[in-house]
Amino acid sequence: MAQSFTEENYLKHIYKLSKNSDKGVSTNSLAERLDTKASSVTDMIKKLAAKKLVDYKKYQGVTLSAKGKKIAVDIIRKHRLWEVFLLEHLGFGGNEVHEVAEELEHINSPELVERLDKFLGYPKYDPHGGPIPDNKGVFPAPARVRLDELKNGKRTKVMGIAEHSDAFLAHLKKLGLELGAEFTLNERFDFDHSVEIELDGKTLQLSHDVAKNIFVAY
Amino acid sequence: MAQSFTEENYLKHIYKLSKNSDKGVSTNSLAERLDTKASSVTDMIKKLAAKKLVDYKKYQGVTLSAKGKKIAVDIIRKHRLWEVFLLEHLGFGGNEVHEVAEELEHINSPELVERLDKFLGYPKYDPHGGPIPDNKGVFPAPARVRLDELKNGKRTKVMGIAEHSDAFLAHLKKLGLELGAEFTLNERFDFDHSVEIELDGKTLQLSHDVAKNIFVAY
DNA sequence: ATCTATTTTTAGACTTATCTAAATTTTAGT
DNA sequence: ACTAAAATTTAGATAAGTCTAAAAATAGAT
Repeated sequence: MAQSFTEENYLKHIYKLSKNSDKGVSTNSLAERLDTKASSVTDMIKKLAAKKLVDYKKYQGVTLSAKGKKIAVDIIRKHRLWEVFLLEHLGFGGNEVHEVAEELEHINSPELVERLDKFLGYPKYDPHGGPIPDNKGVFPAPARVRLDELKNGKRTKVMGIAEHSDAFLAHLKKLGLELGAEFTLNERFDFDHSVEIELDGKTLQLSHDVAKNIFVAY
Repeated sequence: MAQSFTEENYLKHIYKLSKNSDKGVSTNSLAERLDTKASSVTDMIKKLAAKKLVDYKKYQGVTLSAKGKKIAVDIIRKHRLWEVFLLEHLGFGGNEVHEVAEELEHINSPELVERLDKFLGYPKYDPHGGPIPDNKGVFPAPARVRLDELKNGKRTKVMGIAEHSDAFLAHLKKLGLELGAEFTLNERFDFDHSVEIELDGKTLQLSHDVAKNIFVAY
């Protein structure tokens, strides 16, 4: 049973939003993400429920079924593989790739995806540090952790980020904390969960909002 | 003004069908190509006419406007560039690429197309011998000609084909007349426009139906 | 426990692209 | 030129995805 472009986008965003909490995903949060109206979301959710791609009880939010999750993860796989291609092989710059990958992720050809994966050398992470699930939907075991969860005194390296807003990217760039940057975690402060790091001889204080959005090697 | 997937397909097929004759493209021929009904074609043509992408007079067939032709040629450009990528870089076999390229050709990103073109080394012909228009919509000057139009006695090489049916491809394969095959044109026969060629020491007679669908170097 | 504000759903309508069936126009044969 | 056949268009209907406005359910504050 083939999914439409639109259905795939709903499934993808339900998947992503369900990572934030363990409750069902709310109609309004989906509407905001998908830039549409709550009433449209309700309609579509009913359709997805009829196809057994989501579990849904009125007013209780929506969760993915096993089938729905499989499709969502496959979309993410395709998105990230295309991002690797665009950035590493076509020479796209960091922020231009996202919307192109949003289109490419809906190309429906398992053969194409397998060949692309092979061509790229079976990458485990995309250039933003996002993990790429394999063709069974299994994510790579993360050799990485949130910076606010690392042990004091560790030497480490930026592996990825959890937040991709322009503002955050610009902030990291300014700090010199780009992908691959190496530094030492001096100390984590319990009272506000901020951290102090040492990078290229400079000592920096990072708020919890920054630290929790940076993935580092451990 | 962005075109839908469907509109782009109509424009592409109007373009291709209009190569066959210099009359307007008939509703029925489009319906057959697009695997839809004549009434649906009429409806869509009206929509395209309202957008000034085609010229249309009731019962008189349809032709592309300059704007419509530009879009159609760009779709062909994208299709053929993707085919080069799929065949030369991802290792797809000859006949598997077409339907994937049918999807990829509708990805809408001029930046992507330019970078892909560069990545591929600005190819002038796709692996089937189809000419690839540049980003202004200009096709490469053909260093090739239909086999039934070549001078007698010329040594030449298969550069492409005009007909892509499975039957024709199988026939060519059987004859040993695949892409790149070299041979000599012994003689063209006026009475039925058939030709005699010499290929790998064997002498072959080709009907006009075969000869006119083979492009060769000249 | 109740009232109010927020969230969610329903009802009815619109657009795009399609279909079937019927009506119209063109084409071809005589 | 006339008429039958073929091609094309029109009319009315359907499905997908969306919208607005109104109704219903839930959650939060006191």
